[in-house]
Amino acid sequence: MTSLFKYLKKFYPLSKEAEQAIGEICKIITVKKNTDLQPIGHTCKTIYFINKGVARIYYFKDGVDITESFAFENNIIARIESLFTGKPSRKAIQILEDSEIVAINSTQLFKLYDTFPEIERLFRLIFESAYVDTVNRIESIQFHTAEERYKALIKDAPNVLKKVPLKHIASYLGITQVSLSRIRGVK
Amino acid sequence: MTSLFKYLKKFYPLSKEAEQAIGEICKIITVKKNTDLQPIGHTCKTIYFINKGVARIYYFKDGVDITESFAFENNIIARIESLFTGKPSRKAIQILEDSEIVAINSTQLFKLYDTFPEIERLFRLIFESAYVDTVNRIESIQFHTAEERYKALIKDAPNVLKKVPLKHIASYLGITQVSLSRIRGVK
DNA sequence: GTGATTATTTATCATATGTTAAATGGTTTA
DNA sequence: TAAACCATTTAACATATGATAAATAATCAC
Repeated sequence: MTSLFKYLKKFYPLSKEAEQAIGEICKIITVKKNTDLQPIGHTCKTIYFINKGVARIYYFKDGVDITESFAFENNIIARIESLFTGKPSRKAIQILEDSEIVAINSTQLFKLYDTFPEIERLFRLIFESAYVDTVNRIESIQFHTAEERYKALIKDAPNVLKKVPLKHIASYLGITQVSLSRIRGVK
Repeated sequence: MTSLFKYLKKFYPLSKEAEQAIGEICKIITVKKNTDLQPIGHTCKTIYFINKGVARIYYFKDGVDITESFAFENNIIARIESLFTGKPSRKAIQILEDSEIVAINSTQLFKLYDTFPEIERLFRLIFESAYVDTVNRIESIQFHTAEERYKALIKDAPNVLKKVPLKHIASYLGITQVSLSRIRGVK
């Protein structure tokens, strides 16, 4: 679990007590490729940290599987539209290769916010940073061609190509698999 | 300033002391149509609440004016990519009609977080909610046609048509003014 | 109010991406 | 190893949106 705390420290340094309190609401799990961590339709009550492996958030749009986002090693993934609203999620988190995951119980985490303002601050900063990334992603979607977005993605996350099927990359980029194939075909 | 506090209360109820502390770092200003509240290139140190009027965040992409978002009465607007990173903003906030605005100094606000955990919580909840909206907007951009997005916008914010030039609506939707005109032309 | 500026529409042509279908290549399982 | 299944590519055609230019319409400044 040291890599989780190393990750958290980058956002805000915690006291020993706060760190221990977080440790107590975490579980390390190993997950096989292609399993869903939580089914679509259930309210999100867990924040996941990827120790080792890859995951994606996906949902179905008119029956088509759409990837909303990827998460790689040493990063957090959560269905925030459910986590922050308490509503059932239309999305699922899928593990894309055999992975080791830290599962943080969000109900217990949010309770810790009352006792440890420093923990509330830590996660505030984490999600503020994710929020900024999301705002920037809108700009990327709206004002770059699919080809530019594809090139930016493989520059930004070269591992994605090694670990993720192209069909998921296509839907993440907002295009069809056929379009992505065409883009890749052009030298 | 009562409408600001009414807005805040929807997210998290504050103690009298916290409310007063916030009141002390706010300024009410009246702003003429078409003025920029803060120039591009300066670090965002203010969160604005629209008492009366309309505003937009915009920036230049390859010399073209792009609207990132609108804000109407009883809502907050801030350049969060600068507010949360401390980096200079490439964006500006422009007032689109004569408006009355509450300006909240963010440096002082963030200092209040240390004294009033309830204020930190309040703004955490506000921005978490805005974060969720942004995630949903990505879905809207990626998987709906420009025409669908236009119709959704005028359904969602009918005032936008009365108060905002079409060219700003077009760039907000991610299309050219000419395309929007064509979409509107079709009965 | 008049002229100048700015916003919006209309038209034409170009292009990126979608849709469908079929061909090829790769992986899993019995 | 073969068979079945899944992923990726290729091809042909359709369509939404972009780019440019010109015509109206609306707004602003004097």
